[in-house]
Amino acid sequence: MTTPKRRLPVMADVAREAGVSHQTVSRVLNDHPNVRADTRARVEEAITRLGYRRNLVARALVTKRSRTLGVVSFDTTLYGPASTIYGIEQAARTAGYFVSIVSLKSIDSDNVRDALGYLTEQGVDGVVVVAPQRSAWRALENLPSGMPAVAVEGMHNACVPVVCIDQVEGARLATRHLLDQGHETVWHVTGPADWLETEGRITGWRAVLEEAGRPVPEPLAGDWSPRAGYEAGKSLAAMKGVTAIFTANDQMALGVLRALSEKGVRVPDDISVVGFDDIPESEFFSPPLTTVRQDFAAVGRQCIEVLLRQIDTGPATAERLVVPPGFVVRSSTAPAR
Amino acid sequence: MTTPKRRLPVMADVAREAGVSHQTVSRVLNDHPNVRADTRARVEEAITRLGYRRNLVARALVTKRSRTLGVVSFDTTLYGPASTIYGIEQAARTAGYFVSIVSLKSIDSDNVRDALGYLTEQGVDGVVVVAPQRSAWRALENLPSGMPAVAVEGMHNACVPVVCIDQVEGARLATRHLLDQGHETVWHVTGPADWLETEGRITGWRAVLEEAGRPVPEPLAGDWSPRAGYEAGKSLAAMKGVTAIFTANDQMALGVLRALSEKGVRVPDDISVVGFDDIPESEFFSPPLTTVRQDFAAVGRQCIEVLLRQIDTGPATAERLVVPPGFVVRSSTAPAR
DNA sequence: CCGCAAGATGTGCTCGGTCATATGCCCCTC
DNA sequence: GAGGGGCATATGACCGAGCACATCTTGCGG
Repeated sequence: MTTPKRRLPVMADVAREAGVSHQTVSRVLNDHPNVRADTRARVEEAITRLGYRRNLVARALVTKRSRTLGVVSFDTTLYGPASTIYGIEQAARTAGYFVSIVSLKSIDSDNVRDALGYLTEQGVDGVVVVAPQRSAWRALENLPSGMPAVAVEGMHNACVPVVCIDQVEGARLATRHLLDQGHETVWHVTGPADWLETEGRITGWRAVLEEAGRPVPEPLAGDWSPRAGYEAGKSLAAMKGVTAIFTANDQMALGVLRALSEKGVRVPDDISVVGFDDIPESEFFSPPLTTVRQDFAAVGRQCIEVLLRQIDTGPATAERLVVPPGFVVRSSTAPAR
Repeated sequence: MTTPKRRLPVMADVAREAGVSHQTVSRVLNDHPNVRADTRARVEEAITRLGYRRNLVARALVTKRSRTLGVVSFDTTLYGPASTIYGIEQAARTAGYFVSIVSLKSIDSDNVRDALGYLTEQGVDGVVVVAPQRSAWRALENLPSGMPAVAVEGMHNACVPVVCIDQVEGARLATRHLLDQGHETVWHVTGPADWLETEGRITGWRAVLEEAGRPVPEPLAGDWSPRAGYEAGKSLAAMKGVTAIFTANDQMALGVLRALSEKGVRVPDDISVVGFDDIPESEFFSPPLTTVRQDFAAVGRQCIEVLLRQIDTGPATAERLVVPPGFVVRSSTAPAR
């Protein structure tokens, strides 16, 4: 008959087994130098014999450090957030931290506030907020004081440090590339209103057109989905004089390509298209998509770096770390005829 | 001057503020019935006045329930895992649980074992393993005993309950659809070796062909990436007599479409193509992709359901919950000429 | 008007670690 | 050979909640 109540072994059990005090066990576990080699060996042997695992919950209670970071994100099935979170998780784990995720279906200030509240109760050592919406942003203003935090893609007048990819520059690269190809002007399919990326990309696009003294067409409103791109593409195909389109992300660019193809418009011969993100699929669109590359993994890593610095050395200045975008030329753009 | 050491308020502070004992505060927090209404009100007021938040770490220590679930997953940037995890997270949070994620770069038994170890130390109440590889599977055999667990897409002789989408049936649907269109046989581009999905899809595909007495072509090895699909597509385009291709996922199907298009092969006129997953982009491929739909969100929900049942009512029988696949006919398939 | 049960509230211990401090020991130096 | 310093180890308090149980109220029936 096996022991009926198979309670997990605790430090005291190990101590008894090794014939030492629980404090010595603790020292072994935490690599304290002042433990005699043979004692250490005896303790370690007892640990493996009993299959002991330290209880991080108890440890967290007294150290007030859970070694867990919270992540609040919007729709983690989108490529951008998913990649960023992957980067965050990898970097966090390398640094010895766990990651606890809350992904919101819909973003509003209350949701974000609630999520941050849950995470606080749970005792996370810091939070990264991947919710690049204007509305989400307001919730950051009354973070539990003293809680280290970092935001992805935040606003300038930040109360917390921000890590972001230079959206404006990315949009400039895309637009300038199209103008350089000899296009008179560039149409733009935007992301959803309220998103900071949407605003940044519009800003960069508009700036380049204005600097070049070109007409600025009315942008078409999208929502990141291929369907929105498809609808926008149908409209654009029906319009006169459209020769270049800058789409705010790759998925919508796919929709645009589809719509143009259905209307018999050839890309890039009749119309050039540029996307934003460089998702793994873009290289294999028809035609392969010229696009702005975002290094999401780098963003994730930077977030953790900034966050850990805050945790270790106190509140940081509200810095702003900008990751430069890249540009990938493929076959969806060509000189204007 | 503000208080220099602004320690967070604890239950004792609230108790003092409200003129009751800490136990009464605890009762209010846990919605115990036996608290007089005015006492409750006084406590609640004290709570808001002090901005008190309960410390879940301390609570977890004594209740031995962290209300956190662990998730071990492989590459969370892939659409399938990402969607599944999203479903898991939503369902978990609805049930009042947090989700702690470990996403592995590479899968092997040791990695999974380590991840499960970390999660155990952290005191999760249960784990869901989204690592549908044969090698990962072995690590589940020596789970810390008594740890509730559930696996996504596991093997039959399971030691833990499994939630999965019927891969074999999905592949059958795809293959039968193509045979019904009058194609003599169907070529197959597989997922990476070692993945259970890969095996299931091969099994279903082969079974239908054999049942119909058709020749079974040598499958082409892929790895889920569009590039692999592209390479396979180039090979297939160069082969004689290929009229129907079943690709093990949509991303590879995209690569196949690209390769065929480059070689001047028309889809679906010359060759029909079917994918697997129904990612949001598939509808807008050129042509829109006929594919097998997987309801990842449902898988996530089921996982949590099974897991919570285990947590609440003890170890479950090693059940196996199968979510049926769907089939979406679009424009990438047509009758054989 | 008392007794008793149910309701309301308080007391003290516990969970499993870490921290501060005490204690015993050995060795070295003057 | 006494004193002191450093090392190895032990002891007890403590983190912030919940739980079991004790105690005090209250209401109601006889």
